[in-house]
Amino acid sequence: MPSYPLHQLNVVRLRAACSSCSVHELCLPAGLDEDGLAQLDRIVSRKRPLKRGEYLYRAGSTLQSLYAVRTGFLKSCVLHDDGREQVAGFHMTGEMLGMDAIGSGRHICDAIALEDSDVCEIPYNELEQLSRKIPALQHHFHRIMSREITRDYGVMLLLGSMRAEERLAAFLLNLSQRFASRGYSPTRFHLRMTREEIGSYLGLKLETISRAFSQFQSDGLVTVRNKSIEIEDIARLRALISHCGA
Amino acid sequence: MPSYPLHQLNVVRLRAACSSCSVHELCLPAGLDEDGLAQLDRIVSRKRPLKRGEYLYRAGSTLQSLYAVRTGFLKSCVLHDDGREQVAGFHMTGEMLGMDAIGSGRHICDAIALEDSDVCEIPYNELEQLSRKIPALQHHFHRIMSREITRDYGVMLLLGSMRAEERLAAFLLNLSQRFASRGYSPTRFHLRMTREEIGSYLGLKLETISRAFSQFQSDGLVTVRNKSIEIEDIARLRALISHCGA
DNA sequence: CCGCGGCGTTGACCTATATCAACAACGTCG
DNA sequence: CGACGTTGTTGATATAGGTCAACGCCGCGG
Repeated sequence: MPSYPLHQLNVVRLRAACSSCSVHELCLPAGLDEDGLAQLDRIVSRKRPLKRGEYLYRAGSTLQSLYAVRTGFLKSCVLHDDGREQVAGFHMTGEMLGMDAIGSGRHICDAIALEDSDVCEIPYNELEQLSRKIPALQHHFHRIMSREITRDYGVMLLLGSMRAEERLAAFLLNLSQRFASRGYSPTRFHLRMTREEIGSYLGLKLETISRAFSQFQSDGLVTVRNKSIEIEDIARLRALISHCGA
Repeated sequence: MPSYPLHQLNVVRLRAACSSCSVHELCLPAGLDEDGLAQLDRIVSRKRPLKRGEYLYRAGSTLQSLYAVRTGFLKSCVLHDDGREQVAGFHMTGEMLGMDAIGSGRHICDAIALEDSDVCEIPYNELEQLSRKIPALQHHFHRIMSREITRDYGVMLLLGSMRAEERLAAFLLNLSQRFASRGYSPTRFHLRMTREEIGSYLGLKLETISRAFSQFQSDGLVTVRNKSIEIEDIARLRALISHCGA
């Protein structure tokens, strides 16, 4: 690799990590010109890589930065007073974390690496400053926050009105689509999370997840072997979701 | 009332509507100085009052503006492909709606008045422009979006891991707190929505809501008479939520 | 005044999912 | 290599909440 100064290196890597940003529009740099990229790059830094199981931040800690996943896979966990906890989301390459903390200045959930991961760190104050100077950045940041809201609405719908198999189907299709938009196979992928974590996210118990997987397998919808998933009939998987309620 | 020019009138009314903004920090003008207020006021307009049942916007319509409730009560409904719909939130005085539409440029839910309501309209493009000039406005707007995200996480936790009575208790306590922060009684209030709408929001059927209310009543937690609620034992209502899971 | 439609309550019954329990597969570490 | 802890599967049973149905209340329009 040619010897760029560090900040340019960051941009190059960001772009690599977000190579399909123009498609899924999750990463901040999307739509910035050269100059904007350089300015953003000046405030972005790379964080020490996280080992599987390590925390990126904890509920209650003060907001310093937002984070973008460069490589790896993370989860966010909301904690309830009485000790219950629930997975609120899974985060893959190019996705941003930490926006829940802007409202109160403190993170309201834990962010934990599900595999060795690499994230970039964007100091929040500097992002606000910079986005005042670069309308495209400002707009894109708003879009990212808004998309988090629409995603949440989708999860609420799922939790509030879908049955177990529909939820799991929706979950698999969502992963499939996110992998696809990053250039990976939409039909064969590896789950980074346990059945329990899937269950927590979907408002179900791990046994229910396990049974639903078995059911899908015997229906010929997917092939499941531990954490590797192969979607065999994506159309029927989709049909599972839409038909059921009506 | 003295004869202000219209835009000043708007600000005066906004402030009145948001008189406790410094507490609940939902309304946009919070924290702005005189000059900022005047500038914000220039882009804010008053929308024709909505009759009960009227739409503020519909899913699929393009984003023009965000809205702040001046008086009244609204709900947001997410729509699922197959016709299922779910209430995603209730909005009262001082709260903002429409931020779900920023990501895609289109609203993803219907917003419907549950009683005659009055909203102000904030053209989104102008808000972006203005918030580049007024850091306090920018920051506050980010906080508002972030708070929507944290609210959603709370609902996800509720839908994913609470039992019926816990959900209803959490709902009542949430309403109580929101009324209180607006200067109304935290213990006596009027529900603007039907049992079915509460159920939809909480991922339960209307019969379950009805039964839970009856149960609360016979336990001496609340007095329910149609849509008027009186909370008799707020401490036990709170205890209901935290103890159950552990 | 009466009848009708929307809303709410209550009961009886049903079912999806939780719970409990046993065991199998896998990875890790001695 | 073997033992152990973690994760996943499967079965039997329990239960919270859904479904269906009847009925009461209330406001509205004729």
